[in-house]
Amino acid sequence: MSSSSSSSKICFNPDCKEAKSDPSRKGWRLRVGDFAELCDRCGSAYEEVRFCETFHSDAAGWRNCESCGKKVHCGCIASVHAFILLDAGGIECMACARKPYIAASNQIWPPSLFPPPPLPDRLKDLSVKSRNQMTGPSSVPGQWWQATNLWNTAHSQSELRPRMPCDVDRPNNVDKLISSERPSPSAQEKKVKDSYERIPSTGLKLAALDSLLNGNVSADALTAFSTFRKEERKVDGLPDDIHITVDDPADTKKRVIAAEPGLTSSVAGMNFETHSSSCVNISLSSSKLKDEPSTPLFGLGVSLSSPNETNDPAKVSGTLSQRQTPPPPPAKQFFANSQNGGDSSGELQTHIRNGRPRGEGQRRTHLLPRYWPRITDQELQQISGDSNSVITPLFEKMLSASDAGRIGRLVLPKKCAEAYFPTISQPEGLPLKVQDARGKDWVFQFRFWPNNNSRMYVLEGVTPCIQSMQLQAGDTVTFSRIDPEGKLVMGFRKASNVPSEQALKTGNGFSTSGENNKNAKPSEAGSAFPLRPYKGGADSAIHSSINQINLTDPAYPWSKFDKTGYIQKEGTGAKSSLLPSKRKSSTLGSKSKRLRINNEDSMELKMTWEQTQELLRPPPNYVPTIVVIEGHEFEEYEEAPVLGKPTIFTTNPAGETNQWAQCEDCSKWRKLPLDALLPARWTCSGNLMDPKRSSCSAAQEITTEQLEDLLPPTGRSKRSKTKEETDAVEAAEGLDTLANLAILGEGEALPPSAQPTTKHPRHRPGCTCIVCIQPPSGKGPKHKQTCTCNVCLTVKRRFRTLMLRREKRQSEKEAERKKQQFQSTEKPEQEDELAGNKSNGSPSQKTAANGDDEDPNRWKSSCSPFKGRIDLNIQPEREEEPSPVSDSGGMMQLLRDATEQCLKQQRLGTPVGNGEPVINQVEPSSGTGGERPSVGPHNSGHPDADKDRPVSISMTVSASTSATG
DNA sequence: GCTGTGCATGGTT
DNA sequence: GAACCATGCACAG
Repeated sequence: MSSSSSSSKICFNPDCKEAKSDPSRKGWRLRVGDFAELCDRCGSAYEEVRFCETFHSDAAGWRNCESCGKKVHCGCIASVHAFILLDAGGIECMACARKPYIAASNQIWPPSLFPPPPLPDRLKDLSVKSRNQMTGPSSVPGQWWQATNLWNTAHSQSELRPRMPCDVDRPNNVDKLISSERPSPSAQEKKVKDSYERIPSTGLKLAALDSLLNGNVSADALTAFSTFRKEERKVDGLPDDIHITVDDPADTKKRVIAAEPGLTSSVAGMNFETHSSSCVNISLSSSKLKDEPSTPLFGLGVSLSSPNETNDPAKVSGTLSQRQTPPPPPAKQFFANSQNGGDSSGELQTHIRNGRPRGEGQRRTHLLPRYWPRITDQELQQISGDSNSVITPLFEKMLSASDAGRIGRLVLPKKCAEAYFPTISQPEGLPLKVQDARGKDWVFQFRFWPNNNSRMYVLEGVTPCIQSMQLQAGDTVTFSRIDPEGKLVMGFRKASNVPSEQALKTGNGFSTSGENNKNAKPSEAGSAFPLRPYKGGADSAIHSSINQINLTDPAYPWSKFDKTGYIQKEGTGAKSSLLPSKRKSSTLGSKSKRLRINNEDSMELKMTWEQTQELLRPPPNYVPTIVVIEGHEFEEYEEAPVLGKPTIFTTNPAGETNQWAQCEDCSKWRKLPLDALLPARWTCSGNLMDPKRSSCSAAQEITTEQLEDLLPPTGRSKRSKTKEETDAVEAAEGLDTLANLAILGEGEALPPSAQPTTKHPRHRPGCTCIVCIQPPSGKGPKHKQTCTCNVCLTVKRRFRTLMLRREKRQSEKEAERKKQQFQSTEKPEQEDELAGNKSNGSPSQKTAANGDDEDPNRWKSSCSPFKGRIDLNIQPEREEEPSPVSDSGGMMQLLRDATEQCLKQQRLGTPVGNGEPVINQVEPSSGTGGERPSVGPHNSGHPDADKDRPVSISMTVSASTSATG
């Protein structure tokens, strides 16, 4: 055996310039088969297992022996014999390894996580056996166990060469692997499966595996393993530094498998193609010969799956060397290999590796590709920090809205849960300690509930963690296991941080995107590298959503936005009960509170987008950032906007525009600067602009009649007659409703409870919210502002028609009102009495009044800005019937809200002005003063920009106002 | 009225 | 067509 180092007189250790001894001292085995020839000093250091300590103590890859704590270098070829990798992760120095085996070392899940599951006897036996074999006195360089050692070590040898995998799995995994038990494979999985079945040496493969299953290290198995390892390296262009010698492949008893570098494997008659061998990726682990599909060559280290195929918590931790050089993550590796390999074998390998990179990989094969961990080096580094911890990526999941929502339940992919999380037999599950990327421990409840004939696994209580990581829907959480602690680690990847292709290339030298696309369906690829469905982070997400959310839709009441900016679509309780559900319609029946309430028109928050925007106030002291989304400008605030006090804008004959706000206490109207943005509650004391009128005792600047006259026509409202009519008209408010109308047909009144869409049960046809407009799986066009489809055209046309009609009606009413005002000389008391008589004398009106307001007469008598005979004659209830001359929701809303305001004032005993009628201001629905999502069109909060549109103080709270007013 | 829980539904894969 | 899973929703507290 010629030694490559023998030709030199110098010690083979590059850090040593000494002349090698004579005879030279043999060190580690070289890849060419020789041994490194060292000088006395280096040779001595090597023999004393202090070579690494002596020559590269500063190098990376040092680990502590799990047994004695001794530092052991795991990162160079000189140290490959100095330690063994433990099943449960971590390493053990040879001194400890030679000690009697302690089965407990196989424990994967530390007590801190779960009770240590019992190791199957068979596995224990095998483990002990294999360990004993390994640690036998005959351990010398060249022992078969060192194959594992070396390979495992190779994982840590990133500075020397690409990490070598060591795929270990349980024998019964082999059963599953070979059997047809494999579940319906994905596209990739199918390839793998097909490839398995193409294995030419199936017989040998099976024999080898069978031998392994029987606990014997058969020649076949080892040969297959040997060959595979060799072939694998070749394919992957790796140094041929692992060789396994099988003296006689036919002799199952006499082979010597040597992981010694330089011992060339010679396997006669065994022509394993790499792809074929992939599935026979048998490695000799410290616990047992395991079969396992190949680990990515650049990938993860040893791991042992549980004897329980599906969800045995005894799954043994794999190891992944901490990467000194940016190694590709499994997924990258997967794709990288596919790219590099260029052939089916390479692709197969990568599939396998990605699918079953480790012990977990066997089960991972069953995972959808979208759950395959695509953890990047940075993420690994983020998780592992500076420690020597070994990270084993398990799976990842893109957070859904539900996951990221306030419910705090993270739905776990079933197979992932069963594969990587402990077995739970009770729905209550187990508390699961998970460490986040910052090292903070969280305890989640890992549980399930029955779902059909299956289970649905969830992690409960994740909200704090998710919020702490500032994750939202579209972001991805990754689950990894950190060894040797065996901790579960939850990393994350912000959707906005999806690494670019270039970045990925930079990170591992390979591009993932291409293969990602190649191997994953579009949706899967999208899942793997999701684009946040909302542009520009949380705030802009809200912006975008708001822009498209139809705020007439109660599915997005204000309360759906929590302080963190999440869209809380998971409406529960009363709010969520506001709408019928088509989904549940078949089962709800009379039980459906949601349906019943809706049908009774009891409460529904209906606001148009513009109306809502009127109420939005930028958060104080924040300068917005203007973003343009689909042609719309939005103000982005880092803080959520607040719901401000509605105001009205008037234009006097001179063309001067003023803003008016009503004091919460005295209900007097005060003139404000045009750009004044008021908080939800505003009183005269806040009238800083006009100190004379900064007190409720100060008189109103102008009479309410005058103010009324200054109002634009659309700024006036009327009362609805009945709730049904009200809703019918109010339903016509807004583009959303118009869209509904357009869909339903011209002239067809939208029922108060339009049929929800099947796509989004709480939304209705025409709903333009981000959910409803999003076609499934990214298919289909979206309706843009410039869309000219029939629906959009109809919507626009009807909107124009409605507005014209409204203005016309308003003009007519305006004339009538002025006429009536001119004739009005009666006192409020008389009006009240008359109004009561009138009302009493008109059953229909009485009914209407009672139905819509608890006491409309009071409104008429004391609150109406149109006093005297106005109330008696104009019969606003009638006018609000959806007739050609009636007004629609906005007007009605003004009156309704005015009613509420008046009643409020009456309850408080507050005189209404100085006997002057007032225009009552809308009171935002109760509890609306809190934070609001930071959303708003560019013109929101800028009155000037809205002068030409209706005074949107008509926040429509149809039935709630009626019910409570 | 709100929140949490458990389950059901139905769209997607 | 089956399984998965996102999310709706009833109900209890």
